[in-house]
Amino acid sequence: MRLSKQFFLHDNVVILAQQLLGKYLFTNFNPGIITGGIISETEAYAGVNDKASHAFGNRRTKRTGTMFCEGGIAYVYLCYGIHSLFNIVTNENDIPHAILVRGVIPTHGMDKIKERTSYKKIESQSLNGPGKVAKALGIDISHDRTPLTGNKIWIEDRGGIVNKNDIITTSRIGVDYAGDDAKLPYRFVLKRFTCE
DNA sequence: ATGAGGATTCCA
DNA sequence: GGAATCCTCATC
Repeated sequence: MRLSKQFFLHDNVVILAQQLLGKYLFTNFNPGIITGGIISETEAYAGVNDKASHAFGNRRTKRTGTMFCEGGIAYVYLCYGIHSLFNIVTNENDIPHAILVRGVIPTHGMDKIKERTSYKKIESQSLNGPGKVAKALGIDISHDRTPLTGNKIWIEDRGGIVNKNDIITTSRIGVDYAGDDAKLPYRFVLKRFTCE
């Protein structure tokens, strides 16, 4: 079943980041061709007081403005001039929470995924790294602010159970500039996933 | 108008 | 370990 808008309005982005593990992320940009997989790695970015967040210090710009929107849309931006990074905006309007999707285990549209990535093989059967996830699913910065409750990008709960013991918690990647906040345990990795 | 730097990835 | 590569944002 698709996650409804209500899911994304929850006020605790750290809990949401954990709850997204095991959910299915789908895209349908080329009519009839659905690509997607199981979310296996996420990072929470906790708003204006989180030094690692683009929205730290209530910084509202054309780019970061997306995060200040009501939850349930995509925040996509270009990193290092090359990679599109896909985030999920959460919480209510004016509270810039977002969750970076860093890993997906592809389950749907493998042919299309291979075509987009041109990777010889998908490492360990998974897309590990936010740049790879976006590339494989066909997401780029033109999809910034795309609703996650529509027919282009959406997330489904397919009934999989995620055991707390199967979630590895670490500090976030690539945010050394964030001082103390770089140490926050806001990265979650799914170790194991059991269907049904 | 300009320049610095980035929530990364791949290959040598 | 280094290059690729371009958009965003702060500052001039």
